[in-house]
Parts: sequence; structure tokens; C-alpha cells
Amino acid sequence: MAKRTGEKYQAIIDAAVRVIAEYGYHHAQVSKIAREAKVADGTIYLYFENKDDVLISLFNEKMGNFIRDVKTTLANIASPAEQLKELIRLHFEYLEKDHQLAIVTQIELRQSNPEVRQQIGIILKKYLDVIDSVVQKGIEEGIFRPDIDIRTARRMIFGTIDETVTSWIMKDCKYSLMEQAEAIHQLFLRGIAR
Amino acid sequence: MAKRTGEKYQAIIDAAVRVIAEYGYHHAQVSKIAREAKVADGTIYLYFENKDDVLISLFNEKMGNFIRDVKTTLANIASPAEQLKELIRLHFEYLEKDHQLAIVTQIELRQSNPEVRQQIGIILKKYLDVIDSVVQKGIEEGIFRPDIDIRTARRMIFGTIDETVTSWIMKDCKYSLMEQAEAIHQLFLRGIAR
Amino acid sequence: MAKRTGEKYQAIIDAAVRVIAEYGYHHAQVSKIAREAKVADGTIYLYFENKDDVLISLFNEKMGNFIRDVKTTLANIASPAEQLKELIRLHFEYLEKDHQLAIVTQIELRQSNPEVRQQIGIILKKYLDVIDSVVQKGIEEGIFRPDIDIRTARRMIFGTIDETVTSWIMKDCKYSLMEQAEAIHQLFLRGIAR
Amino acid sequence: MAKRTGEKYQAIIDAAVRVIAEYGYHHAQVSKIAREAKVADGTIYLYFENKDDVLISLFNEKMGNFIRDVKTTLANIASPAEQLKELIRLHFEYLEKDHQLAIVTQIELRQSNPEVRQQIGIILKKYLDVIDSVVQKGIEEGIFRPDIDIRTARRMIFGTIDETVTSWIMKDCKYSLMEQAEAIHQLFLRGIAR
DNA sequence: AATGAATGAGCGTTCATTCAT
DNA sequence: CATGAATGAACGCTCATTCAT
Repeated sequence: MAKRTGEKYQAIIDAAVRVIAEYGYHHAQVSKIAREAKVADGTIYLYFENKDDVLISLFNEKMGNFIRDVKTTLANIASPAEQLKELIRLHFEYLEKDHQLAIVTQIELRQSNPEVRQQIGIILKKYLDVIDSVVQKGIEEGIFRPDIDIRTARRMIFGTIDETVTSWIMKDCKYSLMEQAEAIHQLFLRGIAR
Repeated sequence: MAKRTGEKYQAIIDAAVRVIAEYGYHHAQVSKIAREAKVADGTIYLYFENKDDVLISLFNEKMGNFIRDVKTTLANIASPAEQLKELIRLHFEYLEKDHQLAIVTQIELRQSNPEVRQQIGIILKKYLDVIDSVVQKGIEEGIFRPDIDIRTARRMIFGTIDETVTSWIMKDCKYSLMEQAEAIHQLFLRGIAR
Repeated sequence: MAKRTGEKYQAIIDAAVRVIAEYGYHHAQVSKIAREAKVADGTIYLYFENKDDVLISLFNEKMGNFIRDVKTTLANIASPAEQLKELIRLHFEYLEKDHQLAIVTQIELRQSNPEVRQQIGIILKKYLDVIDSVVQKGIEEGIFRPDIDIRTARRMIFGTIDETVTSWIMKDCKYSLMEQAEAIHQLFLRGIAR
Repeated sequence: MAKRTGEKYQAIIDAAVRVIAEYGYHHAQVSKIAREAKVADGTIYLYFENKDDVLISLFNEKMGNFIRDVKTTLANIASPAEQLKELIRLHFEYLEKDHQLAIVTQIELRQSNPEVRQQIGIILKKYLDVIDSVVQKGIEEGIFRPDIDIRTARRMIFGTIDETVTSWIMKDCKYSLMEQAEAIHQLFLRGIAR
């Protein structure tokens, strides 16, 4: 029923990002997104089941692209420590390149209803799995300490990155996000103790 | 205009926590909170400016208590490393003792509108300052590495704790949160590298 | 939840009859009914579950009154033949006195959705039972032929009355409906054969 | 503009009957009828003015066939009483042979908008004229009572038949409709009085 | 102080119809 | 002739807030 491809599909998703970033989640009406995408309101329902589906698809498309890029890049890096650095770097790069997308995924979509949030959680899981595999590999190769709990480490890595991006947005993206990557990477590896 | 004291003030805040935890942010209507607090809808407006004010006051009351407790406890601890451990422990203890409050502050209130979120951010700032002061003290005393950026460390500490609590709730609080504290503390101090 | 009494309850039902009669079923929006009843749109939902409930309640109130009147009147008439005459007369009188109600029940409500129509059918059943009991009594007292099937007779009586009222409305209520009662009664009793 | 012939014309009408019978009037969208008829949505507008025209044409085609059959059959019957019996029998036979058509004409099309209903009324008029002519002839030949009003008798005859068919459908066509014909015929001729 | 009935602005979605191909 | 993607008007319902009592 709902075609999930085509240039209008993309146009609607991109319009949704712009509208949500500009007006905020609660003022991003379907009719506003349609107008921004230069299609009729009804056209949105030829490509998406409903409004929630637009938001979920938005996250899925953008996150899907990101995870693919991360996986491709990490595959060419042997060292888990370097993989971790690259993951942080890519995460920051991806959002720093597109402030609007950053606002939408970090701030606005988190106000969405439980159904949307649940779907987002499922999509995000794939990213967390990538983090897990980096940590796992590090332990196996003896690069990371054998006694660390993978899930605890993953939550530190994701939680820190997420909080860093959110802070950056709250400060109006005034400073460079990517420049933070190195320091965070060092913190992850060596901790704060002398 | 709005009385910020009295037993009904507390009753309404506590009712809001229960209703939001049970029904979720989007189904926590003023009338439902009023019924839970055993007052009339209109009575809420004698104690609060509006619904947003209820949510902000809720966070302010609970977070205010928490920050006070943390400050009191840390004041009696000399070592910054021990202070950090205690901060993590208290954070977890506070939310593990009150699952409903945990759900409300970690999950539900994050769906609130920009105005509420902004106020929450301001309140939260006081907690972040506490974290900053612990890190600062650690650096000054030579316990923590002198080259770490305080804000970066703070985001790691808060981001990790926050993500850990959120994961715990998403997994239905099935395991002990406080038992995670030690591992996280070690990770903060020593990092993941061997 | 929905209060089914009070002067506003009646005002809304009466406004619904007027609006539906004037604008037709498909143009009888909730906001139009509210305006006609001099209440806010939301007030309708304090007294009714939803729009369908307004329509069902309308039919239930009006039909309920009518059935009560019919039962009361028939109770004071001994002869089944006279009871039948009175039933026809009352049916015509009730609708001739209120053209708008006639239009709503005979024409407009029949365009309603399946849920409403089903409820109307259930309410109407009580009226059909009254017809049945008159026929039954006639047979038992030997006034009506013993070989007639009660359900067949009931369908003739109701079908004829209903068709007569609908024709009358379609002809813009230009002639007297009650004057038809006697002829119909004779037709029911004696048939068309010489 | 609209071609009123061709195999697609018939295919669309037949598809409309099937779709309306299966899904009900309110769920019989043009696109669903088009799919059932194996044509494109737009093709319907090459054969019909609009959706209303499909419904009216449907009724016109089916009712036209029926009236032609009735007239042909009655022309070969001398007795008005026998003509009446045959008319009832044919009416029942026609609808009992095609349950879907019965559902559409008796139940679903009555939910249509005023414009469609008006056109249906005009088409139906031809059938009512046939009933009138039977009654007229009966009176003229002295078989029926001279004092009966033709229109009253017609409404009784049509109203009863119509109500009988509707009841039959509402009871899921569980019993034989044609078996009712004889009893109804007797009721018309002799009435219910002993 | 407390009540709770009343208010009314705001929006996602459907589907008959069109028209470029 | 035939297609089917695109159009856009129209509306029931919720719920934070008010105010007469």
C-alpha cells in the first residue's frame, strides 16, 4: 500500500526534518510537512502509513545510512581502539554535518509518542550492537581489559556520545563537535584517574 | 498567585508522579492528576500556574532533595574518587528506591514540551555543577589526570549514569541498579584499555 | 462519564433534530449541532460518548416517549381492532405533530452508519413487539383470523405505516397524515378483495 | 461523455454490487470497485459521470430488468388477484436469487446521499405504477373493493413487500422468502379480520 | 479556599475526482 | 481508450484552563 521509495518519499522525509527542526515536534503538522515537500497532504499517505510512520521512517533512513557507513568504515580498521575512535568521530561528523538532523534526532523525536519511541529504540539497537562488537573485539584481542562488562562499557560509550551531542545542540552548535572526539576517546581508554 | 506550599501542593505533585508513571506522559491529563490527588481540577490552579508548572515543580522538588542529599554526603568524603563513587551510588539508590519517580524523570518527562525541558535543564545544571566540582577537586589534588577537560568528563559521567538508568527502566527494573555502580566507577577511573 | 440527563442533554438532542432536518444527515456536523444548542463543541462530549451516541440517544428518547404513549393508550382499549386503529393514529399523530422529527427518523437517520442503524434496530424492536402483541391478542380473542402469521401481519402493519409516512414526507407533508389512518385500518382488517 | 454501454460498463456495475454487498456502502470506495472490476480508477469516469452515477445506474439496470420481467409476466395473466400474487412472487424470487443485489438495494443504497435516493425514487416510481395498475384493474373488474384508495393500497403492497424483504435480509436470508408470498397475498386480499 | 461544568482551538486522515502519459 | 499518481477539502474529538457558585 504505502510505497517506501521514490523521490517524493525522500522529499517528504527531508521536508519532515526541516519542519521539525524549525518548528519543533509539536508544531510539525502533516500539512506543514506536505507544503514544505511541495506535495498535497494526501500524497504523504501514498508513501507512508500515517504521521508516525513518517517519523519512524525518517529515523530509520538516517540511522540506517549512518550504521551502514560506520560498519563499512570499521571493517577496514584492525585495531579496536582505532575502531572506537572512528565510531565516535563518525557519529559526531554525521550530526555536525546536518544540524537539523541532529536537532530532530537528539531533541525533537524524543518528545514523540510511545509507539514511535519504541520503533526508534529497535532501530537504535542495531547501533548499540555495533558498539558491543567493538568492545567485544577489544577484549578478545587483549587490548581492552578482560574484566569490563560489555553492556556497561556500551552504555558508557553511547551515553557519553549522546550526552555530548545533546549538550552541543543545547549550546546552539556553537563549537566544533568533532574536535571533542579525541578527548572522549582518551577518556574511554584511559579513564580519568592518573 | 500560586501557593507553592501546603499539603495539597505535595499531594498534587505526588499524584502527578503516580499518574505519569502509570499512564505515561501523554495520558496524564490534569483531571486525572486532580482525581488522584483527591482535589478538584480547578484546585490545581490555586497551587500551580499551569500544567507545565506542575511538571517543573515536580522535577524541582525531587531533584532539589536529591542534590541536597548528594552535597551533604560528599561534604563528608575527602577523596574525589570516593566522592565520585558515592555520587554514582546515591544517584542509583535514589531512583532504585522509587521506580515511579525513575520512570517519570528518565522517560516520561523527556516527552514534555520545550518550555518544560528548558526549565528541567536549568534545574539539572545544579547537579552537573556538583559533578564538575568533584572532577575539579580530583584534578587539583592530582588524583585525576590534569589534562582531562572537566566538561568532557562531566558529560561522560552524567551521560553514562543517565543511559544506565534509562536502560535499567527499559528492561523493567529487573536487575539491581546499585550493583552496577562499582563497575561504572572503575570504568570512569581506569577506562577500558588494558 | 457521559451524563445522560439535564437540560443541556435535551437541548443538544433537540438541536440535533433541527440541524439534521434542516441540513441533512451528511451536513450535520457536531459544531453545527453545538451552535444550534448554544453550547460549546466540547460540551456535547460531557453528555454523550460521541456523535453516534447523540443520534442513537435522539432516536431512543423520541421513540421511547412514543412507545410509552402507545402502550399507555392501548392499555385502556379492550378491542384489538380498536387498538390497531389507535396505534396507526398515534404513529401518524406523533410524526405529523413534528415534521422535523419525521424527516430525521424516516429519511436522514437511515443514512447513518451501521453502528447507529443497529442500535436503532434494537430500539425499534420494542415497537414491533407492541404490534405483535396487538395481533396476538386479536387472534386469541377470535377477532382476527387464526391462520394469519403474526410476523407476516406485523411486517404488513409496520411496512405499510412506514411507507405511508415516508411517502408523505417525500410529498413535503402536503396532506394530512392522520386522515389516512382510517383507510389503512380498514385495509388491514378487510383486505382489498371484495 | 459517459458511455453507458460496453462490457466494462457492465463489469463496473457488477463489481459495485459485489463490493457494496461485501463491504457495505460506507466502505465501497471507487478504488475498491475499480479493482474488483479489474479497471483503473480513472476508467470508471469514462463510463460514469461520478460515483453517484454508478449507484444510480446500478439500481436503474437491475430495477429496469425487474420491471420489464414483471410487466411481461403480468401481461399474460387475466385476473388482478393472480397478477398481485405473481408480482409478490416475482419480487421475492428476483431478490432471493441474488442475495448480494438484495443487500445492496434493500440496505446499503438506502444509506446513500439525498441525490442518489431521489433518482432511485424516480426509478422506483415505474414499479409503483405497475402496482397501481394492478389495483386499478382489480377495482374496475369488481374484484377489489371499489372504495379502496389506490395509493393507500399501493403503499400497503409495496411497504409490506419491502419490509418483508428487509426483515429477511436482517435475519441473514435464513428462511425462504418465496414461501412467504402466499400468506402475504392472502393478507392483502382478505385482511386480518375474521 | 474549593469546586467542576463549561469552554473552544487545533489536526490527522480519507477518498472522489482529475489529468498527464 | 486506459491508466493510476496526485490532489485537497472537510470534520470529530481532546483537554488545559476558566469562573460562577
